[in-house]
Amino acid sequence: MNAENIRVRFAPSPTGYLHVGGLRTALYNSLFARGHGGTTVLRIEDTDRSRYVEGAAENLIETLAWAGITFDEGPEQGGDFGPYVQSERTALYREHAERLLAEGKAYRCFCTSEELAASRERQVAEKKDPTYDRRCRMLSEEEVAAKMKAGMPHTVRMKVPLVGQMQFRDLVRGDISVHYDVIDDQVLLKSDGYPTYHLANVVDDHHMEITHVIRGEEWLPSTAKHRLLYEMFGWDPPQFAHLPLLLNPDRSKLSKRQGDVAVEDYRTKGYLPEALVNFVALLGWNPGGDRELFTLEELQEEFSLERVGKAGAVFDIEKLQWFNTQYLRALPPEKLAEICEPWMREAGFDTIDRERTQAVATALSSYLTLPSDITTHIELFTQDAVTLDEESREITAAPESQQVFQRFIEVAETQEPWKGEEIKTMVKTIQKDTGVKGKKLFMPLRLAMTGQQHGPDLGMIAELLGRETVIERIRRRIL
RNA sequence: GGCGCGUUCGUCUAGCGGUUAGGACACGGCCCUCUCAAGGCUGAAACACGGGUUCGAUUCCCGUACGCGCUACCA
Repeated sequence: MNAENIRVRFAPSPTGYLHVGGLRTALYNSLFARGHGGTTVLRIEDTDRSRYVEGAAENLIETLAWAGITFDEGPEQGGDFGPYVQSERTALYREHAERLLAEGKAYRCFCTSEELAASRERQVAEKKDPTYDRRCRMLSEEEVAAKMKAGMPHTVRMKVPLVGQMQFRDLVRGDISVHYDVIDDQVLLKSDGYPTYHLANVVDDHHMEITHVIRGEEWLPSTAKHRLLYEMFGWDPPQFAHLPLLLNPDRSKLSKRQGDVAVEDYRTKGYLPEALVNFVALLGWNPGGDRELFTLEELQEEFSLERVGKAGAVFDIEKLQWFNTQYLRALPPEKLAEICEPWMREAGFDTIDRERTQAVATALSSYLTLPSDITTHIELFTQDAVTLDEESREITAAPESQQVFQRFIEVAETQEPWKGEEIKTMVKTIQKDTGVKGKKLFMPLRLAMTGQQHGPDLGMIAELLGRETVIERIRRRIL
């Protein structure tokens, strides 16, 4: 294969949100193509008018871009193979259906959806395989002409051979073969004039000169039909690579109802795109070795279809959370603050002071899995006054605690500078002065300052709270 | 039901005939530390089953079981 000419496509249908499985498919396509200097194409498959959702395509593109995935050709940027929206290519599909019809490789079917559904029900009831009985395949030319003249709505079905089998090599799964006798005469053109996925994807992939079709495993069984279509048209088929499915914890195909499946859901929850992408990249593929943290660029460098696994992978949110924690922690203070800001403000923290905002976000960073987690810790810096529960009051009332408080106020007044490290050193001198140390030294101070037994480094807290507040809060605990 | 595909710790996975079966998440312990979190170290935890092939199978082949997918005028 000529690496220069690799062309892949991501072909979602605009039915709403971007599924995380779709994100991974788009990602793998992109990694594969970009890693080989190829071209990525985005094609919108909107041939099912009943499922069309307004604005979904734009949302898909925007969400993909958020994740760092962009395309070389597509509805927004155009390209030499457009249009890139299938509903704008219906003439092309019709033309190709006509061609098959003319060559006797397809036929018009006048069965209605109702008839077909009833037939299917009957077959199931009789415990027979529900397959189309091909009655319209036997229609004579005269009968077809008569029905056409009568204006009967109809579909176009492909004539699948009655015997034989289709064999092909999948880049992920190796040799696959499917017997024709289990393949229905697939509808190619619906009665509303729109093509089905099967016709449209083959026609488009050919005309858009797609070299590699990388898609989910749910397409594996119908790949035989697609290959047959290429044969009927006399075209060279692209290479196929079918990706293992993403699974729910119970190992069924990843779906709503068992958690979030929309990339948008993770985005609004505050997951970082780098974390989601890194996580999803490793679901079904890995570069070998022990490394797990990869940037998009590194993934591109490492990715290969040969290392894509065959078995489905459970989407484990705890692992995703770990990735997010890693990326969050690696963020520089400015970036961290920027990301946490909305939640800090929501929790009542004034973010006007940028430096202070950064310092607070940094101080709390080791507690965060998601930026939104900051809301449960920021009370430390938003509360006006400290209230203590019974147990805490007892601790601060202890003679040793009182001794520490007294001394603290004395030295804190003149402590310079009022900085985390220096404040800790100052506390150490209080240890010397009072003889109180360890937990008995720090815990009362922490309680007096924050009202809580646990939290970030005490020196840092004292610095961020400010000398006045600290002294005032400690003075208040002196009996 | 039919067809297709799959099966290494609970989960993501490494392994491509000979390994004490490795790593990561989660879980337990220890260390660090004023505490919690983070971090470091460490522990428990897997080759679905049965036949072959082979001197030797987690690895190759065949069955079985189980799982998933497809079986639409949806993609």
